[in-house]
Amino acid sequence: MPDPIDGVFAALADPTRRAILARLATGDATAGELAADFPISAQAVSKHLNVLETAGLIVRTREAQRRWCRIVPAQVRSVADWASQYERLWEERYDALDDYLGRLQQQQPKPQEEP
Amino acid sequence: MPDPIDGVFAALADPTRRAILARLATGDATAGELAADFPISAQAVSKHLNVLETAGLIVRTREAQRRWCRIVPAQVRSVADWASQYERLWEERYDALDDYLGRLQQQQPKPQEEP
DNA sequence: CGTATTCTCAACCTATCAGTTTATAAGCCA
DNA sequence: TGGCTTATAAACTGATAGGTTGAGAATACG
Repeated sequence: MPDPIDGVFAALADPTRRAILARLATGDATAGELAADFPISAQAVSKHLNVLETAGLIVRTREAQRRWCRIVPAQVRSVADWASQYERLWEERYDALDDYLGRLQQQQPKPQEEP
Repeated sequence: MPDPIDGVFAALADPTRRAILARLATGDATAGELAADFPISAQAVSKHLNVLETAGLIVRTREAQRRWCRIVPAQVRSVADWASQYERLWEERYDALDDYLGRLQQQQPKPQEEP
């Protein structure tokens, strides 16, 4: 039973799919409208839509020959929810610590102290 | 010039790598310590660490034979930042709208009205 | 009916990925 | 020095991803 977030992150790893999502955030669109925005074939876009739908990031409905695509806010939110697990890491004094460690990257192997 | 967020999402698509990150969120660890937590070879874990490092999600430093791994909060935060672009979608009345549309998924193809 | 429009399915190609096993590098210690 | 520990590199394998082309399904319209 694979974690559904696997598919969400995998879907978002492709820039075309993120662009499709960004477009859908401004309103529903048909597969054809979306395909027109990209320099790849309509079939390739259709496959991207399949990936997004399987990940739960969009839903598709039929209207005559057209397929309307709609973003699923709840699933986009699951990414924010995942990231929020780590929120404490970049809050408060962690900002400064992170900057410091970033600069010292390849030296000073001393492990970090626990908060 | 690929968007660096590509690599971040791709790295997070693997459950082993997310587990490694979760472990590192509790404190630094060596490659060996991390490898002990998973039912795959140490070499496979090392490759996962390469992916995480290339994505900028961790940094590695040397100490004698050991390699310490440390999470990079700023890069984890980039995921939260990406998701926050869509925050308005799941706020306020959008929650209710989303639920409604979810239930009606395969019918009523009428496109959504713009907010 | 026949045709045009819209979209997906199927087959194929190449590249990349996650894992393995084998071999090697780097540093401690006796 | 030689051996032990820790970790990576390299080469291989099977599976999956993203793209293509070609064909076909579904629906509107003349």
